[in-house]
Amino acid sequence: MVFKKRRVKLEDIARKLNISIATVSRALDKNPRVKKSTQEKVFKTAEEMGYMPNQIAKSLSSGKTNIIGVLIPRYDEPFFIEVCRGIDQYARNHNYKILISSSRNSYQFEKENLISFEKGLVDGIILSPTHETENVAHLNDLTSKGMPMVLFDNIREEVSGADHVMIDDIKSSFNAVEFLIKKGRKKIAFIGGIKQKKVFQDRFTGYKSALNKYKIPFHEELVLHCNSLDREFEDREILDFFKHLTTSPDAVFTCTDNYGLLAMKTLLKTEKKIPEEVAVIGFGDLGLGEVFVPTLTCVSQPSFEMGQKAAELLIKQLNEPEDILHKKTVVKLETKLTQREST
Amino acid sequence: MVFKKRRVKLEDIARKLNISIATVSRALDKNPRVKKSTQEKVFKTAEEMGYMPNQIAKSLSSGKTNIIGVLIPRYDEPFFIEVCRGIDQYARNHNYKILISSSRNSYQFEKENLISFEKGLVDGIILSPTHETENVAHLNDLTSKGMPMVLFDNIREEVSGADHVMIDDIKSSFNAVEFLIKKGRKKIAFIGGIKQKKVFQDRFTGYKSALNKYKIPFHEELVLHCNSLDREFEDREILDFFKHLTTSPDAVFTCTDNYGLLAMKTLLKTEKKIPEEVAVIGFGDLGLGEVFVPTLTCVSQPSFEMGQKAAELLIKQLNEPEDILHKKTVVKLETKLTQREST
DNA sequence: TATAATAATACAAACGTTTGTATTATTATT
DNA sequence: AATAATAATACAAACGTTTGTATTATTATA
Repeated sequence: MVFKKRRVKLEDIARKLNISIATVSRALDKNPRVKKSTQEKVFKTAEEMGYMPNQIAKSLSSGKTNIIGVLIPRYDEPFFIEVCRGIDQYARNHNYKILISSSRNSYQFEKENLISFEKGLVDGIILSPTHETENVAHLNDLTSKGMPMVLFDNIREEVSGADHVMIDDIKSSFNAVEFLIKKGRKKIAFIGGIKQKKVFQDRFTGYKSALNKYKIPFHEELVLHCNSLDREFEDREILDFFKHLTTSPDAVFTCTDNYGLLAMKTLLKTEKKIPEEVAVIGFGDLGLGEVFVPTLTCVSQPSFEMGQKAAELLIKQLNEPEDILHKKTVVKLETKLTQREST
Repeated sequence: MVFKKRRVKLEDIARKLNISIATVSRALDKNPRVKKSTQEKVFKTAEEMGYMPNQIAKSLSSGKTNIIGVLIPRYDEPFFIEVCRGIDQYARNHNYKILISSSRNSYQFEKENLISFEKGLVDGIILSPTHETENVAHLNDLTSKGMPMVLFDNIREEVSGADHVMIDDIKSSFNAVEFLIKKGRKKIAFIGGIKQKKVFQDRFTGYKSALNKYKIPFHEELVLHCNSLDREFEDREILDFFKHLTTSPDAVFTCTDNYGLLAMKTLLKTEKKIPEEVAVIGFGDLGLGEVFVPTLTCVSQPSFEMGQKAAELLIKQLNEPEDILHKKTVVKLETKLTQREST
């Protein structure tokens, strides 16, 4: 066959059966306004002719696309992928698809992506703002135009029209550090991420407040805020950090799994025994921790559930009547400490 | 503001300026049929009124959505994510967005996803069929209906209307095994994946033909085809495999990075020295290899480029005239062996 | 058997664009 | 100043659905 087939449409079925398009449409919807025998004829003919509804036309007519836009800062971060899986699962079960875009850690790209979402392709948006995002006017604008939105991970409290899904970062990191302290560790290093991200700020706060509670002096020297966005440079930052330490820590608390692994790797190179001499705890628990020897104790973050919850909140918004103002919901999910060989 | 704003449309601009919708539409397109001064008025008013074009209406009218559907077997496989990144990058630069779905390794879900793509939401499809996919009629059906399609990874040669992007798995694994042989290794174990996937079959073929070329006897005992789809069970399979070996291998060639790591982990537990006693090579090279101690030598697969190439081929198809039959293109990308500490 | 009630279907507008053709306004040509 | 050429714009159909209202066909009621 050389020519591409013209798609079969309702009109074709209608013409073939000598009935109106409206009746065909309603028949396929099993609308009781059309009688059983007609419905059956329509279904049979639609099948025979290979009818496939046109989603675009449906969307235009109904004003709904049943697509959720998801905007993450990067693809190559298992955490975000895991959240997307959670979103996808919940969305799929509720007849929504997801359209994932990456802002590539850029405020500019974030805005561009949101504009493209705004063009009516998506019914609502789930996003994790980039660390570059200082001004959140573009988000507030969008919600005030009536675009349902849910923020997760790097949430911004100033965004008033969107729901928030997060974990209690302060508490989680407090617990992890407290755990180390209770194991008798006193010189606990902290390796965090980009300072502009609220999650990393909070994890740092939790670290400090645990030290504080147990009257353990805080040493600026034991703290590293990784600023690299690129995997390659993280390596080097962490290597340098340990190389320049004047006192050797007896524990390291890191804000991601990957930092935890890199820390262990560096420590092992300097012949440190893990966990005897140095205990290490990572954050996230997305599979990496179990691969390494020794396995890495982690704060287990419910990433998948985070996605599910975000999708749930968004779909709830989508079902709210259009004429009422949305009331912001904030959901905090629980983390737990998964103990492995590194502690 | 309590009520959601009604979206501004071309008609609103037209009414405000007392001109026709068509002129507004053309003005915004910078169509020379409308004079400069009118164009400027229209742009200004559109800006003032906060006009945002409706993508759905555009799509219905133009018959194009500028969306590429991507169907992968699973999200939690860095290889697929990396391919998606490649697709996304190329697509974005050519004014396409991507809609990613997962078939969750199920033939049934694969079909369902394709049906949903067929409903007109996407202009073309890039997919990696699941290992469960025996009958490819659904793929041939779709291409013969005129849906542009590109297959990657687990390609199926029977699909005649789609382009293929792949690596030379036979050659790549042959080279890796030959490398081990040239290093003097004689008892080389093979750890492959699901037997139904062509990539794994080919990598096994390459392994055997390297042994054959160098007259090294093939031992069934040294071969494992991992059948687990779940990360947790892979662990166990590989553990069992090594436990039950009667002769100890002096090298292991594995078909994924993860198998390579698991193999190393298991070997280290039995006090084997890597690479002195056992050399290990993985396949893929998606970051994991560099984290572990020792670092893992890998066949580096150009995943990102694979995605780019797939997107390039698809977009080329999309630009072909509708009335000619597409001629199948097959692209084979080069791999290279990245040497690290494990060999 | 005429009329009312209801079932079944048809008609037509709407969703927001694009685009071919028709029309009107402007400028150039004589 | 009348006409031709062209520039600028308006009109209307099309994309494939959905859905409110109008119409016709069927059955029930008297």
